[in-house]
Formats: sequence, C-alpha cells, structure tokens
Amino acid sequence: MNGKQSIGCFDCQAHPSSEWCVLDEDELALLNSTKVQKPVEAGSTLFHQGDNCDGIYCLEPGLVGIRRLDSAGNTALLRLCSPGDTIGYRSFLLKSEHRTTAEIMMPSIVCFIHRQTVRTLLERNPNLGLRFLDHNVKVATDFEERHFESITFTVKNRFLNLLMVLYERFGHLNENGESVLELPLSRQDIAALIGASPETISRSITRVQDEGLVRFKGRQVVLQDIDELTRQISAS
Amino acid sequence: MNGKQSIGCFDCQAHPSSEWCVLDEDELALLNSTKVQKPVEAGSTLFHQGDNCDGIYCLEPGLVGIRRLDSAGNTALLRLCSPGDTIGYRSFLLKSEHRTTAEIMMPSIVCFIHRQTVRTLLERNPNLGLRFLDHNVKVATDFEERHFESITFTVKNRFLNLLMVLYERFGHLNENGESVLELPLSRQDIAALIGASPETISRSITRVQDEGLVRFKGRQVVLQDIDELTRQISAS
DNA sequence: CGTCTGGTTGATCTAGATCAACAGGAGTGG
DNA sequence: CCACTCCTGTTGATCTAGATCAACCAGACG
Repeated sequence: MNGKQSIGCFDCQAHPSSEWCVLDEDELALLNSTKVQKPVEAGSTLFHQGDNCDGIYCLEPGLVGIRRLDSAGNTALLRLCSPGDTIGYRSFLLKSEHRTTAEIMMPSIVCFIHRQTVRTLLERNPNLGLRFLDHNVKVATDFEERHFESITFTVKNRFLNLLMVLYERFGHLNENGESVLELPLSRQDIAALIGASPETISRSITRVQDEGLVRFKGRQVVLQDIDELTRQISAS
Repeated sequence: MNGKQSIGCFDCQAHPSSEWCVLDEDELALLNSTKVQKPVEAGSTLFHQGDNCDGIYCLEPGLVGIRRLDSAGNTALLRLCSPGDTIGYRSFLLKSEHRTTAEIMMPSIVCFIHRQTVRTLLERNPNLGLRFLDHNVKVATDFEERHFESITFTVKNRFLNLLMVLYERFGHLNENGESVLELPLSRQDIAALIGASPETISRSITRVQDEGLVRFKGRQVVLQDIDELTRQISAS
C-alpha cells in the first residue's frame, strides 16, 4: 500500500486493549485499508496546538506526551499516552482545532485514521462510541484525581506518585529482584508533568534518596521500599 | 405516581440541553415512568463518596457541587453542576462506587434514574451513548484546562477566572447596565474550588476591589471592567 | 443574652520559585 | 588531540506567594 511493510490492524498488538477491539471483520478491513501507519522518531510531533483536526491517531509501541502552551509562554505536560491509546479524538469529537501538542517521547509507531473513516465507523458500530465513552470516562476520572492531588499533595508526594504510576507502566524486576524503572522522561519533563520547577525535582530526588526510599542513577530508578512509598503517598 | 405534582420528562426545561434529548417518544415514556423526581434542599446530598452507584441523577433547576475527600482529611470542591447536567454517570459507567460526594448547593429539583433504565436506554438508543460521550469530552477538556490553569495561574487569576465563569452562568445586567452576579457559593467553597485557603480568597477580594476591577457586597458582585478582567486573566 | 458560623485582617512561617554558578557529557570543528 | 559550545542536571542563596495561626467582628438563632 504505502510501500512499507506494515502490521495489519488484525495483528496489531495494541488491538485488544484499544477502542477498536469491538469492530467486526468488515469494519476492521475498512480501518486497515484507510489507515496510514508510520514510524515516528522521538522529538517529532503528531500535531500542534491550533492545528486543524483531520483525524485521529492510534499509538502502537511508543510513548507520546501531550503538551499545552498558553499566550504568556507557560507550558505544561498534561499527560502521557501509552500503547493502545487513541490520540486526538477529543478535538475530533468537539469539531475544534487541536488544543494541545502531541509530541513523540520515544521512537513510536503510530496509525493515522482519517476523519471520514472514524465517522463511518462510529455510525456503523454503536459499540465503538461506547468504547470511546468508557475510555474517556477513565481519562476524565484520572484528570479529576490529578487535579485533586495537585491541590492537596506536596511536590515530593506528587513526584513519588508519578514514580509509582510510571513503575506500573514501565517498571520490572531486575536480576536481584529489585523493582527498577527506566525513566522515559527528562527531569524537565517530569517537572512540567507535575507542575514544579526542575530545581525542585532535583531536590526532591536527593531528598527521597537520602531517606532511602529510591535510588537514582541517571534515568535508572530503583524503588527500594514500595510499601513505604505507597504509605507516604497516601499519608498526605 | 409518587403522589406529588411532577413535571414530565416531555416538558422538562432541562430537556433540550441534556443528554436525553435524543430519546424518542417511547423511550422518553419509559424514562418518565421509572424516574423518581424530587425536590432537594440545600445542604443535603445525592450520594456520598464510597456509596454504591444505583443509578444516575439529572439536575433540573438548581446547583450541585461535587466534593472529594481523602484519607488525610483534605477536601476539595471539584466542580459545579448546572441544570441539565447528568450527575454520577461516571461511576455508573465505571461500575465502581461513587468517588465523590454530590452536595446540593441551592434548592434544586433532581430526577433519579435507576441503573436498569439507563442500561436499557443505552442499549436501545446508540445516540444516547454518543451524547454522553460528547458531554464527557467537554468535561474532560474542562478538567484539562483547569489542571493547566492551576499549574500556571496565580490564585488571584484563578479567582478572577472563576468569577467570569460564574458570571456567564449566573450573571446578568442590573438596571444601571452593570454586570452583576449573585454568588452561589460561600467564600470557603470558592476557596475549596480553586484550591486556596479562605484567607487568601478574602485577601484577593480586597485586592481586586482596591484595583477597582470588581465590587463586593456579601454575595453580590459587580464586575466593573470586564474587558480589563479578561485581559488580566489571559496575561498570565 | 450567649453561642456559632462565616468572613476579614494581621503576624508569622514555609514550600517552592527564581536567580546564579557550576559540573558532566555530547557533539563539532580545527 | 584539545578547545569550543550546547544541553541537562545539580547545588546554593535568596525571595515570595500563599498557608497557617490567631484575634476579632457581624449576623443568625436558640
């Protein structure tokens, strides 16, 4: 089709966890024949804040960050998208331009699905809409939660919390049975994600290290006492 | 039915703006015959955080606040629900217990719709799901926006922003052509809503009053210079 | 009349921002 | 190879928005 070897939607790893899992064979075939799959490298963007929304994206292996910028030059990293996530459907459904920028954080594979295809599928298969609804409800709940946390938690606790969330997504046990995690983010991005300055993140790192909770070496993180960690997070 | 004079769903004022506007006559009749409508007074609650979710609520005239509490005793007012809003459907769709408390902020009329009815209607009419999706997308976007603001805005600006939002919902022009607003919230709730202490809200009030932007008298607010207000809000 | 609750004001304290210096790579170019 | 810059991260010194603690006031209400 586009000259490249490409994974069909039928075999897509992200398939069972994504919204598209409810499609039947015909619909999947339509999706498969109209989607555009492409590898994208870290640092590039899927769309920019203010761009028109011509369709939506589905993330296969990779990591995408959603950024927001305002007129005064403030910037924040609003959230991260994992494999299987559909990206940009909010603007699509609102029929508005993109309100955020989607930036590739590590080498990824992304499928672009054109506006028209999405419309057709949404009309043909009501379950697709319900899946989107389910997903969006989770996202909204997550935002609500984070909003609450950013009001009530201290920076250190938000940071520890982030480490736990990242550990659930990217962590594993090493040969010594330790809980380790390769951070997919720079310190600056961590700061932008939890709403703090990079310096404060740095200091938080040395502090939790002194307390013996976590060990850092570059982007390698060892969570030394997960129980105590979760305890601290929920303690305030 | 329940012995009280009650408005039918057909005539419900909130109807054209709510999710339920896509129902056909049969479906509306089902909704009408199974819903339970009741007036509720300020201070009472629809449900508490931790309660089971037996169905959802639809708000007619009135105002409902959504509160969140955590184990450490922190509390926040997450958002306000206006007439036409459906309340509690997030927990319903997640099949989880309520994660928040819904508190009546002024005398309201609320319809309770039982779980089973919602399921039936969602299955029968796919458009209902899509309407929920639309609504939830707006809510999620709103949360995203507020999250961003709480990171980048100062308390004073968040407060001014809130005043503008409330003005759009509750404000009007008085006989002198001034933009006035009767606050539906106590200062404490304003504080809980934007994530600040009541004292800081108090101080913000005196400050903006000194600057001649807004005039306060109890819960009566006069926005004296809306243009300057919006300018200040977007300036940082 | 006292008691309570909500709001304002003042004094003080602190988490975290900001400003500034510096240190370790990673190129790049001679 | 060194010299150069660029970039990210750490650390220290200082500053400030906003929290916290405390006193006080005004209505509401028994």
